[in-house]
Amino acid sequence: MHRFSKKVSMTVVKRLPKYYQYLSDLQLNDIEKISSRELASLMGLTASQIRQDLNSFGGYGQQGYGYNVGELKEAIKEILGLDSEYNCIIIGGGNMGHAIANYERFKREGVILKGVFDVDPLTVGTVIGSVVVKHMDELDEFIKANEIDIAILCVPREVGQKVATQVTELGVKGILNFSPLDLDVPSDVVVENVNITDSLFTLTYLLGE
Amino acid sequence: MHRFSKKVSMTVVKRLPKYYQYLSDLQLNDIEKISSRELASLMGLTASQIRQDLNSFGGYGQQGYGYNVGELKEAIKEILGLDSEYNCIIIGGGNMGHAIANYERFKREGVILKGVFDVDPLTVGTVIGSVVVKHMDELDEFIKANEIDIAILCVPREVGQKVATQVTELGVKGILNFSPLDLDVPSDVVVENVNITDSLFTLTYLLGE
DNA sequence: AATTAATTATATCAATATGTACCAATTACG
DNA sequence: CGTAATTGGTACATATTGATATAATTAATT
Repeated sequence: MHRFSKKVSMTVVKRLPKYYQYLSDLQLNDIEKISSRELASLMGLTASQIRQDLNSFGGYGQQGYGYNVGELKEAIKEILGLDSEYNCIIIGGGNMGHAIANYERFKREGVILKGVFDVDPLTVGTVIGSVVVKHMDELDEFIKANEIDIAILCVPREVGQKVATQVTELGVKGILNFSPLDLDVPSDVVVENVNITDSLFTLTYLLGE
Repeated sequence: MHRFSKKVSMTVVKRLPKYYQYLSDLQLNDIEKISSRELASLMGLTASQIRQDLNSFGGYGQQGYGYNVGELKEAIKEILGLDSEYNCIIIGGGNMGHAIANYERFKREGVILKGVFDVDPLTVGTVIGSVVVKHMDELDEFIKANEIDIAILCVPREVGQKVATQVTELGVKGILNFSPLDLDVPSDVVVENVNITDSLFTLTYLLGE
């Protein structure tokens, strides 16, 4: 849980991963400190906005100095909850599920793939992302036994809601949803949608402007 | 190009694909008309907002009647530029590229997959989404010969910028970018980012709230 | 045909939310 | 010790959303 009380808007939250990415890169390049102005020019934001964003979580900067890259990165990492570990499962072992399972970055940041599930007999039993794909029939038992925090849904639209209901009833509290539909879940469950079709349509819109 | 002159904000544009999705669903269920209030309750928005959103493109509703589902859907389809066809290529034939290539929805909405490119000799020559994967060496020639509008980037971070520069120099005007980095492109090129890692981090943030 | 109820278009206003500019206070550093 | 740099907070500006009022239009009812 977070230690700060001030309510932070979703707009700011959505920028945090980007800060984290840029700060990680800076650290890899052995940059020790950075000013809001420099970071702004790097990220294409205004310095003012960066100071406001960061300051809504606490005073990580120092007047006359700027921000210490390492410290700020660690702070944001903690804000993003990446100082904890998460057990996750992927539901749907098609190409999308496959792609996600092989994202090295997930494991590196503490999101551990515990299982992959599918209904297709040809997929069940194969190895994806170092785990053996199990049949959906085993899902209930598995979630109960493994304290799964996050379910990554890579299933067709038709079954998305059904699967979402199933996993939330078993106690999963977070869903990363690649299925192109809006999920209806209990209020204590958080969903983050990755809607590729919507992104494509935004692109075709912009192409016509 | 659009026939309306009023400037529409990105916030509204990002909601258009969602309207399109819901209206398509309604049409499939043979619903002929819908009021802003009904649509609002369906989509989790306010009726006021829906009327304002739609009205920024023109008066598609009828007083005393509501909106005709079919007509409104077609109107939004046109606004999104989905009345034209687009030639696209996928760069990177890994699992992500594979997943996108098999999205039936893309073709159905007029985004035609013309080619898939990769550098891996094991991938080159295989068939993905009904096209034979070509080597990146053939990219320049292919883009010139096939009037490619959209490039879908599914390549590792390290080569993302290089590939983006390459395709924009060859005249590609739209990029759907799955590589986890911010691309630097000419101002007449539009980029839509799908950053899965960022989405995951937003989720872990929300889990800690 | 006239009346009534429902509903949107349009405009306007109020309330939030978000982004930017400014400046005092603080720090780094020569 | 003085100067330049930089943050953090405040105040201001802009953007977005939500609510409301009125006129116009449609559909249903009498």
